Amino acid sequence: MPQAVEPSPQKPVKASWYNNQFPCGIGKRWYDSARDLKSGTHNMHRWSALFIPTLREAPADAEVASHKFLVRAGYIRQLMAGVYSYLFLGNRSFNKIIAIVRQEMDKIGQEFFLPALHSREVWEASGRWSLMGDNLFRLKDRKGADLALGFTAEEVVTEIARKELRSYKQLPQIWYQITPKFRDEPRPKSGLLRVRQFTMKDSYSFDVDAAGLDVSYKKHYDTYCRIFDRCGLKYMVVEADSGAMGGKESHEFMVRTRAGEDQIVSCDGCDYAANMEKATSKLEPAQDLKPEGDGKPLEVHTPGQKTIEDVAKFLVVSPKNKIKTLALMTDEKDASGKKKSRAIIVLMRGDHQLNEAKLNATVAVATRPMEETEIEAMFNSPAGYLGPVGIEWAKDIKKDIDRPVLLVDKALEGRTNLIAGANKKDYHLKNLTPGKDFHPTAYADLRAVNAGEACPNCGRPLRIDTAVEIGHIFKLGYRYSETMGAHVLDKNGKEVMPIMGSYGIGIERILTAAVEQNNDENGFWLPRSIAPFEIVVTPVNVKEETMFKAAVDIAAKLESAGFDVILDDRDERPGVKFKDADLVGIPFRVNVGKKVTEGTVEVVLRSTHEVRDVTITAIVEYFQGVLRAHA
RNA sequence: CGGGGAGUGGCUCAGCCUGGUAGAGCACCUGGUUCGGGACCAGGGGGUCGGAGGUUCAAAUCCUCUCUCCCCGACCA
Repeated sequence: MPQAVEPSPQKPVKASWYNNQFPCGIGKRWYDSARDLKSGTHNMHRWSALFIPTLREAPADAEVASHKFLVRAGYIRQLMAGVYSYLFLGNRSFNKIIAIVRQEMDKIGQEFFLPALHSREVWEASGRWSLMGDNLFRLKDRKGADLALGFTAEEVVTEIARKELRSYKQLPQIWYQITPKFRDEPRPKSGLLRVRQFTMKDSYSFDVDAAGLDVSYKKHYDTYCRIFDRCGLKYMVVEADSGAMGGKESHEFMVRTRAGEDQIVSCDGCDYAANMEKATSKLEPAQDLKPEGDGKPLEVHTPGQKTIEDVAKFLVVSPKNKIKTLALMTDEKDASGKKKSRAIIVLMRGDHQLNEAKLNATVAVATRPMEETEIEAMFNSPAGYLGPVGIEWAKDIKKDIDRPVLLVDKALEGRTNLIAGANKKDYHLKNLTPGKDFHPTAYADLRAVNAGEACPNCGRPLRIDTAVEIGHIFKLGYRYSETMGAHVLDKNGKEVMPIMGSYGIGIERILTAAVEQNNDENGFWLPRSIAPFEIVVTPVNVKEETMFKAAVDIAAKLESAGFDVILDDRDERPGVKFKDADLVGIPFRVNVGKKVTEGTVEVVLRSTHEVRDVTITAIVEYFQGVLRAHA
C-alpha cells in the first residue's frame, strides 16, 4: 500500500512548538495530555515501549547519591568527563523544570536565544578573553579565527545593548535565556553537580540608575524564590561574596546537602545566612596586655619557640594577644608577559584562621605561600619569627606596586601591645600596636568563621553546612557597560551608562539538589512539579486480564483528569516493577492487584511508602485531593 | 597542574603477585515453570583484556610510553 505522501490536513502547528527547539530539547514543551487527547493524537505512556534503562547497581565511579541514582534510574548517561546525555526520564524532568523557570521569568523579562558560539572580539572587549584563562572553551574556525563557547553571556547582551539602546525610555530591560553553557572545569565531578556543559537560565538587567537596578534585582530575588518553591526545594538565600569585580550586592540560593561544594554559615536563631567567603561572626572582646618597659617595641628572647601556641605558652599570654604573620606571594604577568611577583603579608589574631576566599576577593588575584628563600630574602629571618616591624609597606595596594602589601585582619584593628616575631631567629617583639609601630596597607575582614561562634545579628551560635549553589543573583554595576561602551541618554540629554545586573540558575542543579534532598537506599522521589511522571500505575500481573484492564482504565482516567501518568505494562514480576518504581523518582504509585475484584487499588506515597486503599471510582478525586494538599 | 586509584562481554567484578585454553553474578536471546518487593530450570549469543611498542617459544599477567575515567587538593560564575 502506498504511503500517503501529501501532508494530511492537520491541526495548525502552533509557533510555540517550533520556538526554542534546540539541543537538549531545551524549550520543548512537555504538553498536557488533555490537549493531545482532544486532538486524538494521544498515546498513553507505556513503560514497555519506553527506553528507561534502569540499573541494579550503581556505576563504580559514582560517589554522590544524585549521581548514582540518576544513572541507575536511566535519567542520564555519561559521554565524557563532565558531559552527560539526558535520556527520556531525565529530559522529561528537565523540561518540567525549564517550564517552571520560563513561566516565572516571563513575568519579569523577555526570553532570548543567544548563540553558544562567541567571537573573540566581544570577550576581548570586556577583558575576559585573557581573564578567563583555561576555563573558557576556545576553538578556531576554518579561517583560523578564534572563537569561544558561551560561558555566560554578559558580553553578548552588552554588545546588543551597546548597539541598540539609545534612550532611558527604553529602560529598564530584563533579557533572559535558557541555554547550554560551556566551562572547561579543571575538575568536573559528582555527576551533574559540576560539569563542563550544562544548562543555565541566565538573565541580564539594564537600568538607568542604581535605584532601577535595585528594582530589577529584587524582581529576580522574588522570582527565584517562586521558582525554587515551585520546584519543591528546601533552600536558603545567603549573602555571597561580590567578588573582585567591585559589585555591591550578591545573593546565592543554596540547598543544604553533603554533596555540596560550598560552605554556608547560618543562624538557627535569626535569618542570618552567608557564604563562608563572606560570613562574619561577633567577636568577644579580647583583653589587651599592659605595655612593658617604656612601651616601645621590646625584643624578647624566645629560643626555639616557633608556633603561636609555643610562644604564647612560653611568654604566659593568650594566643589572642599574638599576631600570626602569614607570608604569601602573588604571581602576575605584566603586559609583556613577564612574570611579576609581589609579597602579600597577612596579619591575623593568633587564634584565628585566614579565609582564602576573602583574601582573594581583597587582593583580586590568586596567592600562594611564600617559599623559604623568598621569606629569608624579605624578612632576613627564618619562618617562625616573622613580624611586621621594620619593613616599608605599601601605602596603597594599587599605587605602591613596588612595595610589599601588609593586610591586617579587622580583629586586630584597635588592639594594643600585641606580640609578633622580631624578624630575627629566636626573638619576638612585645608592645606592638598597629598604626603606631607598623603601618598596614589596609585593614580587611580576612578571618574564617568557625561553627559555634556568635551570630553577628543575634549572638546565637552559628552553624556551618555544605551546600549546592542553585542560583546566584548579582549586581554587576558598570563593568560591562564601561568596557564595552554601552550608553544611553538620560532625561536631561546627558550620556549615561546603563547599570547592569546578572542572574543565573543552574537547571541541572535543581534536579541534582532535589535528588540529594529526597532519597533512600532504594532510589529517590521528586516533587511532583518536576518529576518525569506524577503517577505510575502498576498492574501487579499484566496477564490477569481484570487487573490489566483496570490498570489501563485507571491510567486513562487519571490522564484525562490532567495527571502525568505512566503505565507499567511490562510483563515482569511485581518485585521488579516495584523496585523500578521506587528507583525512578515518581512520587505516587497505584498498585492494581487482587483487590480490583472488590473495586479497590492501593495508592503508595513513594517518600514514606505509606499505603492507602482507594476505590477505583474515587481514584481521580483522591489524587485531586492529595495534590491540593501538596500544592 | 600536584597526589592517589581504576580501565577485563551492556553492568558489577575475579583472574595479574608466581606468563601457558579468558571467568563469575546480573543483563540479553530461546523454551518451559512461576507471578505482591529485583524468581527458577534448561539451552544460547556476546570480550582485539583502554591503546601503542617491547621482553618471551608464549603476555590480561612482566617492562616502557600513552589515552581515558574517578577521588583528594589547587582552581571554580
